[in-house]
Amino acid sequence: MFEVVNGRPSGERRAATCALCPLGKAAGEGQGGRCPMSDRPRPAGTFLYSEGETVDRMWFVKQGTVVLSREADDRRGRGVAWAIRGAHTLLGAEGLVRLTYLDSARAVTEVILCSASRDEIKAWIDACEPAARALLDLVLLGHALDSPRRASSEGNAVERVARWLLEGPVSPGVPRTVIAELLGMLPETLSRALAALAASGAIETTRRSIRIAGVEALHEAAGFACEGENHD
Amino acid sequence: MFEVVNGRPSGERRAATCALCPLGKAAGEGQGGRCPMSDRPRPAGTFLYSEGETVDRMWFVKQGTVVLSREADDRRGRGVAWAIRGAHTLLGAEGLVRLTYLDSARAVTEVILCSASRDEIKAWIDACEPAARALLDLVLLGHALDSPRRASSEGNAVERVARWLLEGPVSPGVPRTVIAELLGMLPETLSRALAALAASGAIETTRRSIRIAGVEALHEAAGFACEGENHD
DNA sequence: CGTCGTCTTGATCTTTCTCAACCTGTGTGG
DNA sequence: CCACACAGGTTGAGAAAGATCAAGACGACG
Repeated sequence: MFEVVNGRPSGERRAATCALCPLGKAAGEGQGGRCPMSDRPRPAGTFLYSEGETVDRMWFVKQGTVVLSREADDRRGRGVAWAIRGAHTLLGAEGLVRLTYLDSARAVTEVILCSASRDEIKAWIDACEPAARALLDLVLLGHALDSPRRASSEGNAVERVARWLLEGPVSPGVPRTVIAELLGMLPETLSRALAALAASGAIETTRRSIRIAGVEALHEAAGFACEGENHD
Repeated sequence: MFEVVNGRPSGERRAATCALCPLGKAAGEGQGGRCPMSDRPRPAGTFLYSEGETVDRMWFVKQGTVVLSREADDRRGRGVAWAIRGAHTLLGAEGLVRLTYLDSARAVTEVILCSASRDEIKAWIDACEPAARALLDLVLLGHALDSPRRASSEGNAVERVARWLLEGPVSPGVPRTVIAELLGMLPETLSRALAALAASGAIETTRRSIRIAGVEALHEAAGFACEGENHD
């Protein structure tokens, strides 16, 4: 009935003009204005940018699909895809509130992209009312703090909990049930994982608090730095 | 070493003024301007808004923690928490590009919130350059399309795949490996789940395409509408 | 036409979900 | 001030699900 996934891009309209892009239109393209972005086709598999790199450009996807992946700590390179961006979406917007990219972006189909330098885009924003700027910052920061829910295919419960604890401090007073949901596991499983971490000396827990007792041990429990430790 | 989770909010500075809030500052609070938001303390457990409701207000979290949950289709009520918002974050920003809330927001600790009507906030944005407005729209729309990665505690692989397929069409040409990552499972598991769905007549698959053959069957496989079907 | 990457299928084993009982701190009312 | 009930958290034993390892099939591409 409905074509949902795959198939081929219907109608190879490569001539996607700037007038089709909201940013191009907004910049007044076709009416004397000029969009600072420029088209670029890319083959599937292209890495647009990598997590942690300094933001220099931002992209607008005109055609194709890009996936975002993030790897909390070490083993840079291939993280696990956690978000997908299709046509008519913007990539790298975190550059407006941060210096470095939060995710790695990889084209998974052939794509047509526009890109513009961070500074050019930022100039648009800086010309705005302070209130609007503050609002945009808040929106971006809110999403920047999001971390992808880890799935069971990314290590066992103990590893996932350890990684989550290493990601940074979390607001006090949040019930265990909620933490378990955020980690994609049941409260029982979280409880067992915390017990295991406590037994290994990585953390100290009471019924309502979690305290990191040994960053070393926690790193080890997370599976970081100890898998490829053959050079030493 | 580090206090990470729980404990009690240190120093009960309830008198969080508008000057501390970026939006308050930006609105010129304390310098003759007036922030359209107003403080409100709320107990833990308060529902701020529910998925699908018309957006009338937006919130700024001054203190405490709020979780966002989303339930793809039916069984409204309590979805599963998938994102967390702490102090100094904005809630309900999707109202700038949509009519309804995308998530349900629930306070999980005592919170102090500012809220302002959507129209007031929107007025700030509308006063902006078209380019900046377009940019904000793109950012918000990009995140609005995100759907939380489902965890194994939210149904088995077949259910999760079925729900994901029902969430809407996905860009063509995306490899199975990527889809599996987005769904938080291994390619093997995805393959088996798709085979099961195909066997039940819900979908038709080739090696590179997925086609919904029966929305009814797919709904059933997703576990919707068939669990509570005791009234008939 | 042969090679390669991607996807599928199969058998086994670990993990975690499930269901259940129990513990513990909190708040309530006598 | 103590007994009680309650919600949230912990622990335990069993079953189901998915991860793992390995081999084979299909389609794309040179």
